[in-house]
Amino acid sequence: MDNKRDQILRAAENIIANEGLHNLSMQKLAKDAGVAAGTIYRYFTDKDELIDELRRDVLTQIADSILQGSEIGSVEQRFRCIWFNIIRLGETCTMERLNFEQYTHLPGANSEEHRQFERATFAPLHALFNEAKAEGVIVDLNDELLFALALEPAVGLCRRMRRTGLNFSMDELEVVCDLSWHAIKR
Amino acid sequence: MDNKRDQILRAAENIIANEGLHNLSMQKLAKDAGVAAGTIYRYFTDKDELIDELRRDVLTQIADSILQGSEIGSVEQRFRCIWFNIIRLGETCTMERLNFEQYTHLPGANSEEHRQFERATFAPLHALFNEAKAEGVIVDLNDELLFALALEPAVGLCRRMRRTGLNFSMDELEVVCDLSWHAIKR
DNA sequence: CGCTTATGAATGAACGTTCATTCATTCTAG
DNA sequence: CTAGAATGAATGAACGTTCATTCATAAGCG
Repeated sequence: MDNKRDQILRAAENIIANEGLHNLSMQKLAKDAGVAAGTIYRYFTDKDELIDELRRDVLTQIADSILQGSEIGSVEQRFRCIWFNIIRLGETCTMERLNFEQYTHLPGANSEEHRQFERATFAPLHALFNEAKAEGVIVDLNDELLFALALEPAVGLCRRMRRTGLNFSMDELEVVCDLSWHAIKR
Repeated sequence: MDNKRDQILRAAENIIANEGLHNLSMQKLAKDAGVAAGTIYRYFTDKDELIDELRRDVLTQIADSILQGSEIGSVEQRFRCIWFNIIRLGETCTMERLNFEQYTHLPGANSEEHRQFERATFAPLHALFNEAKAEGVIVDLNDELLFALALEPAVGLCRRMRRTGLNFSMDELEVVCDLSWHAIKR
């Protein structure tokens, strides 16, 4: 019965998304997950480890969603796919799932160990940037700067959509995606 | 003695910046601020209101820092000033002050009431965008999209500098600022 | 097959601690 | 002397965690 563990993780994700980390108590979590308080400790050694596992779990979900479908086409097509995947994270934001910014504020998300896990999870993105640089399609800057220039706008809009609940029109988004791409295009 | 109130806010900011919101207890806060636990309740009705006040206080600090010196020069010069002010927030990030991303995750930061306060606080930035659009210097998009395209890269780099502790060279930053500006330049 | 025994997942009451908040008391400035 | 500011011990609720107990299922055996 490994789905107990998953029930617990999903319930924890839900509570943090809706009420914040400071409202995640083990008894509430147990109640929401439909298990007894003690059961949680069969699957996680303590609250810290549970949050640790949740962090990894959520990052994997987010990365899958962002990289989905970005394996085919020209580098520009693949870039646009990722750009709109990020936007989609803001549009389809439910109250049941943690989003990227909430995730980055889980304790431990800034540890060297976790950043390494992050780098590995987003390896396909780095591969795309390297390919594009090798082809001479985009400017030769390091990946952090490229991400900041071209994808951070999408992240920012995603964040704003979630915060304000306001959506942007497809036309507007197309324009911004275009300008984002041209910002790093050689 | 209104500096008692400020002592308390500064100590709260410090604790949240260093140990996170979930480690902010009223007794620890009292000890760190150098007052008795009961004294806090002379200045704030309860913990929620204290965090409310802290949120406003920190936003004002951040806005002052970001807008500092951006009143003079051409729209491009003023834009560059703001862009590097944001970067400076990442570089001079101390452990004693809350940064922008930590601030956005204080409970209540997404309330309609607070977003209105935010808009008012950043009014000079909206004025700058409007002036630039009126002059025809930048593309005619709404402020959210302009911010996402041109300033979100700076915010992203600021965030990364704080998370990883890594700084970028002035040359690199100049290049990225330039490309950010050109992304919205007509 | 039926009966007994062993297993370990699941439980939730109970534990000691820490929490936010209160208030009778003490201090202090005018 | 007095009024308001400051105190910090006291309070009960809520916290993370533990553990004796329960119970459905599996294993062992004649």
